[in-house]
Parts: sequence; structure tokens; C-alpha cells
Amino acid sequence: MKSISLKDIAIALNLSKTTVSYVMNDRGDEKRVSKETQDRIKAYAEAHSYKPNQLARSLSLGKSNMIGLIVPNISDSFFAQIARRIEKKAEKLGYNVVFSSTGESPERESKIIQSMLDRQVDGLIIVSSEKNHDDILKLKKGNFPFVIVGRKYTDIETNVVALEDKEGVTSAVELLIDNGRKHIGFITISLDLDSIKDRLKGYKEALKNKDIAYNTNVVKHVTYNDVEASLKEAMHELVQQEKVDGIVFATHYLAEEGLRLLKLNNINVPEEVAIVSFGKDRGFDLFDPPLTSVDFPIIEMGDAAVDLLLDTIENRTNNYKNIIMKTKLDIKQSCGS
Amino acid sequence: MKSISLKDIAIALNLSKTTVSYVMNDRGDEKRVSKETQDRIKAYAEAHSYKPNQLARSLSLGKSNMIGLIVPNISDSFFAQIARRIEKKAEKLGYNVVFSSTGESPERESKIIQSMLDRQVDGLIIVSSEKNHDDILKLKKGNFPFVIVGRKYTDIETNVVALEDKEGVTSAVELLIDNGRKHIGFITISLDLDSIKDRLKGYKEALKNKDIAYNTNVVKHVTYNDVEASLKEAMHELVQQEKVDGIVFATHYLAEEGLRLLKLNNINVPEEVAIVSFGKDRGFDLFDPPLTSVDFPIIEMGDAAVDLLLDTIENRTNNYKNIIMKTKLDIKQSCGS
DNA sequence: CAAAATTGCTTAACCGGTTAAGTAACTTAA
DNA sequence: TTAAGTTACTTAACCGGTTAAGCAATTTTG
Repeated sequence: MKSISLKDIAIALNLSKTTVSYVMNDRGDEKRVSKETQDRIKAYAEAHSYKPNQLARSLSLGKSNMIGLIVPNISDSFFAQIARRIEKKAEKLGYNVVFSSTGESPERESKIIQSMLDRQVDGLIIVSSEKNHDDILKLKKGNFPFVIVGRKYTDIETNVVALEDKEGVTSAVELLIDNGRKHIGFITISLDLDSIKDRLKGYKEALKNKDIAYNTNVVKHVTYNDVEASLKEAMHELVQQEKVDGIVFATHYLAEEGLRLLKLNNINVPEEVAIVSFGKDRGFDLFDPPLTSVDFPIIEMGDAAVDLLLDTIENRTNNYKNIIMKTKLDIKQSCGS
Repeated sequence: MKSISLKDIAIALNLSKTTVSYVMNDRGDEKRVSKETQDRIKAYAEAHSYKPNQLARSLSLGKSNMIGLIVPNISDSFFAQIARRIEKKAEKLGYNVVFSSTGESPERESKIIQSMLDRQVDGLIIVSSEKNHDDILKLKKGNFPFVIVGRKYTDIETNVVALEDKEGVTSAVELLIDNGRKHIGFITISLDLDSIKDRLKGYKEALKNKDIAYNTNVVKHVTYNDVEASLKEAMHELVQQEKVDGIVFATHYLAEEGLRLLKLNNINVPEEVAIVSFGKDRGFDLFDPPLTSVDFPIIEMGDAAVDLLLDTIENRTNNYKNIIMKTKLDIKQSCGS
């Protein structure tokens, strides 16, 4: 797959690399290369299908035109959708995207960030795993362009595209309450993330708004690395012991698995237990019963993230931007409405 | 984010770049660098957190340790899952993954392949769009490492990880017939791909096996770029005009959308129309009704693809390998069993 | 008609690594 | 005692681009 180099062209045409480089970069006129020479170079390049080596180009220019995308898991529909938007927009401006999944491990995230920096990416879009202050602060200190998306660091100022997590969950819980549910459980994931904490806050807020006492027993933190067993136990406790009549799930994954468990145990949704998911997935509307969810604009989030990143890269703007997206209830049968 | 270079270390310690390079690559002993000097270098590198510039390294070594992943659409669950496996395995061997979506456009695919080659990726994993002989042949001719996955070129010998498309569909159609369905439609996508053609062949084969006449009117080719309207029309014709009592869908996407349309029109599945999907998605088992699908081992496909590619890259093996995965019916209610 | 300006290039350094080949100083063997 | 070996490095070229600075030949200008 060896293709010809600038040097090859230069030698073949008895010119210097410089001249060839200028012409290939369409700076021939500016650099006063004769029309004739330009044509010769272009013809030769075309004939031998010359393609500049981007590694060399990047090294020389100090710009790789690559952006790094770091997500917990690219196969999760949310992240995959974000990825698609990022790639789409990036491509238009001539950027390629390298991605890596962290598996929600801060250590891996740290390694991945370093590896991407070593590759000289021009910027990073990070769906950060559990708080990774050190790396984020390092990026900030180095004035390196990056955007945090989907999750937020409340204590560090950064570019961020995130959600109204709290308000979203509040609306979900209030919906169930308004539908007459009295004992509403909340199942979340045990990740030390501000966004996840905010969702719990949203749950508490709703109870407060509706004058319902907060009961620790109906709030379950499922462990990420053993979701299946952990969720099963949580569900069992909520349904069998606490006799909840409604559950709000902090993620679309939990909601789907939760519904699966409910059906497995022949618990009627929404009659016995009404449920709402924070976030949705394709097909939620086809579920039995169709799943009510706190919806948010994934596409817009992806778009906003790249726009913000590319703007930071290209204009080297220094002020951070916070874009917080509103959520919206998508009401289906599972909530008992 | 400027980090120090080999040269910086060399100057600081009054050594040559060469010596520093040897030590940083753990070739100090081999290259007879004194223990003392090695320690000085390592200490300095550590203290100033030296990280080699991978662009420079790649350029010099002629190996980028990047692999390119080209899919129709990264946000499709099938491709996203493949991507995850590829990334996971690649990472273990020190490779990063760049990806791009083609949107099923051969032109874009062609551009993307070139762009990845320009970036000097060490190999490509391609879920090829419509027949793109020129590029594939170019890669072959250049002896460039690549693997075609999920789709196959029957007329070009390549590394490939694909499916028993024909047999899969045959089993689906036969299942419906065995369940007493008489008029089975087939909805596929109008892509000029051997894999897609094989699925149609599978449909025909089943009819032949069961002594049922082939009827062109119940085979619909939905256009990729206007799936929604096109599928709607196809469904309407099959159900309202042709009065089919069963439909096999050639992709999980079509199946899901098809089911959505059936429900929208209050057509009872499977009583009035039984359906089977080729391929599944998360949540298919939660659908109303749960969707029967021709299942295949996505994870294994992803793993096999990377293994094959990395083997080709690292051992420069020249013989092509064909890995064809078997499919398996995952029977749920939608097929009327 | 000489000085100045323009034309059309080239030289050489650089980006940040890798590596074959060389060398000075010291040690060992014959 | 001197050639041969070893040690611990360095020099310089290379990967394939970019670019500031320079220069000879020609053209324009005063």
C-alpha cells in the first residue's frame, strides 16, 4: 500500500520538495510557482495518485485533525447515537474520530485520555466516568480543548453539554404521584457522578414537593459491575418487601432490565407497579407495556458537543460554555396514566 | 498541552537523542547504555512525565497502531456492538480504533477508506456498503490487511466474517409455514449486497422446500434512503392488498418499524400477521408481542473480525480466511408458535 | 544603464521520533 | 606491547511532510 511521496514527485520532475508541497497545498500562485510547473506537478500527482501522508502532515503542522471520543461503552445506544452525531459533524470539517470505552472505570479513563493525548488528538469529548478530577484538571491546566457530555462536574468549570437531571427525575416521580402512586421506589446506579446524584436529588425534591416522607429503603443503588444480580435483589426488595407501587429508574438500561424482571415475576405493569425510565431506547414504545420515559434530545446533545469542541479547537476560545438540555416526559402506558 | 520531547531530555542531560530513545524503549541494556545513565534518563523522564509523540513514532516506524472501522451507521446496535468488541480486543494489543459511518453510500465508503489509508491505519474492518469492488480490489492488490464483516463479496476472495444469510432466512420462512401460514411476505432493503441477496434466496428456497409458488408481489424492496415511507407502502401492499398472514423482515430495523406499523393499524400480531426478524435488538423480547428472530452471534463476529485482522497485520499472512457464522431461531410469540 | 523589483525556484531547518554506522576511551588477549 | 574487543556513547540519515529565508535570472523602473 506504499504510495508515492512528495520527494518522489520532486525527484521525478527535477524540482524541490518545497515547490511540490506548495503546489499540492494550492499555494502555488501565492508562492509564485509558474503555471507550467504547477500543471506538471498536478498532472504527475494525479497520474500516480499521490496522497499526502497524514501522519507526517500532522506532525509537521502540530495538528492531527483527530478528535477523541471517550464513553463508558460505545455499544450503549445513547453513546452510540452521540458518537454518530459527533462523527458526522467532525467529518464535515475534516476531522476523524477515535473512540474508546472506559467501562465506567476511572483508571481506564485516565489511561485512555493519556493515550489519546499521545496520539495528538486536537480535542476530546468525554462522557466522564466516576469523578476523574485529576485528569480533567490537567486538561484544563494544559488549556487543552475538551467537552464533557452527558455528565457534569459541578465543582470544576468546564465546557459541558448535559441534562437537567434533577428536574427530569422530579417530573417523573411527580407524574407517578399524580397518577395516584403512594410508594415510589427509585433505582439508580452506584456511580460517583454528579449527574447521577442529581437524579437522586430530583427524586427527593419530588417527594418534598408532594409532602411525602423520604424513605431510604426504597432507594436502591445498583452496582455497575454486577448489574444483573444487584438489580434483581433491588427489585425484589422494592416489590416484595417494600411493596412499592411505582419505580423510577435512573437509566434506560436499568428500566429495561427492571421491566424484564417484573414481567418474569408476573407483576403487572402498571397496575401493580408503575414505572418510568430516565432516558429511552429504541423500541420503548413497542414494549409491553410501552415505557414512559424522561426524554432528552440526544442528537442535539451530540451536535452541541462537537460544535462546542470544534469551536474551542479552531478559535481557541478560553471561556467555558455550559449547555444544559431540558428533559421532557414521554408518557406511555407503563406509568399508569 | 505541550509535553517534553526526546530532544529536551537529551539536552537537559547532555546526551544524544539516540541514547534517550534506546532507554525509553527499554533497549538500554541491549544497546550498552550504562546503568547510571539509564537511571538518570528514566528519572528525568518520569519527573517531567515524558510521553512519546505517537505521531512521530508511527511515522518513523511505519506503523500507526490504529485500525479503521467502517460501518454503515455506528448508532445501529449491531454495528455498535461489533465496534465495542473490536475496540476491546484492539486495545489489549495497543491499537486504537478510528471509525466512520458510510450511510450505506459506496461513494462515502470509498472516500472514508482513502482517508483512513491516508492516516496510515494498519488495517481496516469494513462492513461494506453496496458493492465497492474497486476499493476492495485496490486493497487486495496493495496487500493491505482488511476484513469484511457482516457482509460478503461472493465474487472476490477476502478475509470475511459473515453469516449464513440464506439458511437463516430459510429457517425463518419455514417456521412460519410450519406454523400454518400460507401467504408469507418478505420485506428486504434495496441494497446491492450479496448478503441481502442471499436472504432473498433463503426466502425462495424455503418456498421451494415447502412446495409453495414464488410470488413477486409479496416481496418488497424498501429503499434505504426513504425507509419510512417506502416501508409504509410495502407493508400496506402486503397486508391490505396481498393479505399475507406472515412477514419475514430482512433486518432488525425493518422488523421493528414493521411491527410499529402493524400496531398502528391495529393489525393483530401474530393472529392476523405473524412476523419474524432477521437479527434482533435489545428489548425484542419485551415487545408486544415478543419478536421472533433469526439470531446470530454478534459478539463472536466482532471478536473473530479483530482476531483475523490483527493476525493479518502482525503475521502478514496472505491466505484469506472465511468465517461464516450459523444463525439460530429465537422463537417468541410474534411468529405464532 | 544601473538599481530595484519580480519571478521561479531551492536550501535547509523543523516536527519528534528510530536506527545503522561510527568513534573515542578503556580493557583484554596473544 | 600491540592488536583486538568492549564499553558507552554520538553522528547523521530517515520517516514524509511544512516553511522561513535565500538566491540567481529576468524584468521593470527612474
